[in-house]
Amino acid sequence: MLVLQTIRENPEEVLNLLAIKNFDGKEILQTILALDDKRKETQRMLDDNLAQGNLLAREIGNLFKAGKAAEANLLKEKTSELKELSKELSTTFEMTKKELETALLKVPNLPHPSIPRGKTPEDNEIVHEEGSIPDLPDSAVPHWDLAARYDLIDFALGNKIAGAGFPVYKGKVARLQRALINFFLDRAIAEGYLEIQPPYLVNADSGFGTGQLPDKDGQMYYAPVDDLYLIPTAEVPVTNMYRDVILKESDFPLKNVAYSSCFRREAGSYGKDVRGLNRLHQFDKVEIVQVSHPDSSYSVLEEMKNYVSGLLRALELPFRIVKLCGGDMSFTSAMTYDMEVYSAAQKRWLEVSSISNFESFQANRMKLRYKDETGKMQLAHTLNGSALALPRIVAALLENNQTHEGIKIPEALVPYTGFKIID
RNA sequence: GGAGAGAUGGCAGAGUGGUCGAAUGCGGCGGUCUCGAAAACCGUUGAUCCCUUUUGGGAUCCGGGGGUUCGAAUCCCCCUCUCUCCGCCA
Repeated sequence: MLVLQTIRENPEEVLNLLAIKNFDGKEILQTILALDDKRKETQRMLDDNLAQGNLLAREIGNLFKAGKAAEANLLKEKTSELKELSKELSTTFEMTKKELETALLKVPNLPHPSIPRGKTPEDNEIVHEEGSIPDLPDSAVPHWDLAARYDLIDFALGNKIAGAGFPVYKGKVARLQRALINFFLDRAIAEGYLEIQPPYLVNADSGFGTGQLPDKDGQMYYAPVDDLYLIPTAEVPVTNMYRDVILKESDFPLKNVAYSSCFRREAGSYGKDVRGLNRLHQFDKVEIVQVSHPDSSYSVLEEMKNYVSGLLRALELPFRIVKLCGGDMSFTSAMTYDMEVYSAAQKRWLEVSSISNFESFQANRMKLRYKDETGKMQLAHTLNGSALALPRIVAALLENNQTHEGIKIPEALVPYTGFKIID
């Protein structure tokens, strides 16, 4: 949620930045400012009214104490119309506030001024490319064929037990995934992240805090009996640890890492995007989350980007870093880098990580603040990134490392898997 | 799941209808003292919003929501959470 003051102070600049995200904010910004004016005016009247009421109540109290019941009862009559007016005003006030918030929630986060303009992934900016794309023999096959050949992943079985998008992993690929999780966690811990094991179900307040609600509630699995949502990413519970928290400047930077399963309904996905491991309803991910001082959030973003690059390097996967254009960025992000790994048999880049700076957009929703040196309250900045999501990493490892003898495990992982080859 | 008790400021803890945003203690911050620190003493110590150029004034907040009342932390109803006992259980 944008800070209202920003809109009020620089409406033109806000409009221009929103245009980078292809969002025409002209109408809604006007609505927001008008609603805010109305809110203020209503509050002024309401406050005056309540103040009068308080004054009267005090007088009546004093009169009763002094034993002047008759006079007190006379004053009582005066309060009734005051009360009625207050009730009316407070109804208007609450309604206006709600309307204002609803409108404010419809406005996406402002992109950083450096964000490239554009509408589709083609307009994204490739900022880095690294590693050599393996030259596979003609006999090379995509991971779903490898999974069948070595009896690693059973999609049909998952379909029977749960449904499409819930594969069953078996044997060495199950161990490979467990190895990856531990590898990712150990690396993050060595980098100064605090490991967190969060709840997998969250309440509506948490979904709201990170921006899944109210806009994207159709993307989360929902347990209506208990009014809880299955997390689409550990970002939700971990970031929400800091909801309604007031930090000290010395608390920065807060660095958390969490492994979790992730649950996504992925309504509306289809085609080659959902083949094999490319898009699942349930998958595992290690997520890094940082809460930072506003002055350093962009250097933190770079640091996180470099950290994830190091993971891919260690896994010997060819990757590239893409800075998302305005049109491809999420509602809540101010800047996002996608990390993409080349999947040699599918001959395409697979997004394995998305690293974003949300600036104060989430913090404003969550009331995540800190006191600066002068004692003033300021909104903190939040960032997060996958480090990393497993399925596509597994897909790329299987595909890129296939040989006639079997699938080779990268050296860095061998201490974790306990084996060097899947055959 | 059943029965009972409770939820107050950073923490502990008083307050059971009338200047109570809230005693007191601890903690935090500032000062005196000290070469410095500790101790002691003095002062200070929440958030949000509105009006005001500053100073200042006002409203709201005692788990959350609703109600009674001229007036609610205090009374009533609903919900959530915590604790104790019973039941069930990895």
